Amino acid sequence: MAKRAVSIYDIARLAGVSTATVSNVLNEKGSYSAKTRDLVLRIAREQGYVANFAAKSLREASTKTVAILTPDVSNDFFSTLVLGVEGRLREAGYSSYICNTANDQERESSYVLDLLSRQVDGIVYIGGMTRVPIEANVDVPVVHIDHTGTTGVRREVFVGNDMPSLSYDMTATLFGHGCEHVALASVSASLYRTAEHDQAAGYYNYLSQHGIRLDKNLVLEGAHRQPSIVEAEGLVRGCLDDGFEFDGVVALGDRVALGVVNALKSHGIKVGRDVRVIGMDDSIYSRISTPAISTVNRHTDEMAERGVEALLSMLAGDDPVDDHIVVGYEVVERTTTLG
Amino acid sequence: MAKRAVSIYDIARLAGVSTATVSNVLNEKGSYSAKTRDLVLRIAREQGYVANFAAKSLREASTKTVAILTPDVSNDFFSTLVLGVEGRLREAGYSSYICNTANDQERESSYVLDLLSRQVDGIVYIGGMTRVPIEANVDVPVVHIDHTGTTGVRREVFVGNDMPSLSYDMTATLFGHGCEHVALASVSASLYRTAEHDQAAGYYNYLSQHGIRLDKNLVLEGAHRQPSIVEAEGLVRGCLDDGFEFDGVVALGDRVALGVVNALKSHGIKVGRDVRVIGMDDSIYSRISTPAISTVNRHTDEMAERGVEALLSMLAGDDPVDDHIVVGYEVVERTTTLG
DNA sequence: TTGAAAGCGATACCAC
DNA sequence: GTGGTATCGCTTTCAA
Repeated sequence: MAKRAVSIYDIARLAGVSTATVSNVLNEKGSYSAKTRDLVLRIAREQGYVANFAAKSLREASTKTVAILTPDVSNDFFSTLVLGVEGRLREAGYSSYICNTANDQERESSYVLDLLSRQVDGIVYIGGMTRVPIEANVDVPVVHIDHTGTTGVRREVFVGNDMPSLSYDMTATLFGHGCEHVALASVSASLYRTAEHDQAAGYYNYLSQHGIRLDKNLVLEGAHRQPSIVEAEGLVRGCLDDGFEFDGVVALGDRVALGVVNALKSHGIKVGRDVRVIGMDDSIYSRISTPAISTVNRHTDEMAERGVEALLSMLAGDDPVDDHIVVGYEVVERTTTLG
Repeated sequence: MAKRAVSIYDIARLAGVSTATVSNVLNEKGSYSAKTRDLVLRIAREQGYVANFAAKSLREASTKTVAILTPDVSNDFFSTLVLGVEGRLREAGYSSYICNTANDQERESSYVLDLLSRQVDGIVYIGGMTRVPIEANVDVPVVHIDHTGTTGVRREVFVGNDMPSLSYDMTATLFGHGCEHVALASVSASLYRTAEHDQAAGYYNYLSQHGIRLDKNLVLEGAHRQPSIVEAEGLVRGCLDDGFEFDGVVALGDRVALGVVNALKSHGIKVGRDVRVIGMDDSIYSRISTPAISTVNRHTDEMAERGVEALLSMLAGDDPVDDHIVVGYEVVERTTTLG
């Protein structure tokens, strides 16, 4: 901004009125004559006036802006959530900062500091996990959507599925189709493991409740060092090369499932018959795959809606009524389990 | 922000120094004793002080922030560019607002107004097109990366591939493999058509230069009303159902190519042998497909680098030296052309 | 080394 | 209906 922009003072001077009047007209507040209104608006337009947001939010101590932090905007599951949240907030008059943390803690905490400094009115975490507590002396409301880990602020709400139950149902689906040796594939499960949000828990629970021995060779866990699809493909390849046998795979994520399917296909295994696979997310990855991947629809729309609802209520000053919102889900069967 | 946050005044009072000194310490400017520094920093930390960005940028008339506008963050090709640009800007001390315009003009112009009001120091358009000129009385530098359309600001730079040449080479690749009836598939080509950035031009040019008659039935153009993959699949299905024959498809985009491949497969056509397909972007979509899709690597990294370079130079106050930066590309052949 | 005070642009109270 | 002015939090100049 080389040239100093046109300010409310310039408009006031040119219109021969006070800044108070200009402000009133521009914000449709207070009272003014139709004549002054037209004059002020005309001049503002002529001069290409743009309000100075910094001045406004300094004065009002509010930015009408919310930060959305997500580990990976390019993951369809997350970006669907992000856009759902962003759109709803926009309808409510809030702008959003979309922040891609890339699962990098340092990056994330520098982001948060920056955001607080920018006076965001609220924070929404979508997906992934966060170990970084918010230590600044502020009272921002925080909403977590499909996100593990707390920030320690006074008002925070968690929105998500009952993950242990969800993965239990995934596992049950495979055994229900007659599978006997079901593997678990994940690229990050161990990182996110907490009591409530343990994506792997349902798999273990199902096995133990049905007296099925856990075969550690069939627990394939990556460390999230490569794109999930690639990493998952490698895990399954390795498992096959080592000669371990299985007829079903519970994949914690659609991208993981896609990698699994690709690995199986390249080994000449008939997916959906020889080996059944189920993913999780009902994102684009499961839909575009051939064969189409069975998965779990996690009701992202409802997550976005409930999350925004909770945030707006906190932004209005209320304390959360329900700080653990559980959203439903449903298994969507496609070719990789139906054959 | 219910509670008023801790300000520099509070720190000054508690430390028994002036706000000027506190400011100096916090910004490592001016001079102060080691004792004062430690005292101020300690109190700031104890109080959970966070600088008020609004006040700072109001005073400094700069936000050190750039806006990145893109039609679809969830498209791997765009998000790769977005993250490339964002990362480089971050290294240079700039934050980014990532804005998803969803190819919606109204949304986009409201975004731009909001961004200007927020005093962004610069704007980067990535992908898609823009018909909306920037009319406000500001002097923001603008960079367009793989983006059609200008904003009319004083300083703007265009970065991208030579699209007519690129699509020419795509077409040539298919004919080089012996194809005789090559179709063109696109979900948005007509929207973006301009002299320099015409993705379809190379296809037409190749045909006319080689005396090949253009078959209008083989020009499949969608209108971007559904996700590209789905729309492209529908276009090809329709063409096949109508009985039109072809043995090659130039797909303007990897997502389009993926839809094409899926449609062909579901019609029992052997992709890579009966019909060859080439996409464009070298994004995740071409890599995860089976068969793997031939495509064009468009050097996104270089685009991001050159774009940021140009923007930084303009932000430093310079006028652009070269306002049309052309980046190279290369055809990447995979199974859908090699068989 | 430290501090007093002006000023960035917009808002809103209160007086006229 | 309109205007004067204090104020938001921070930086910066100039003086002490």
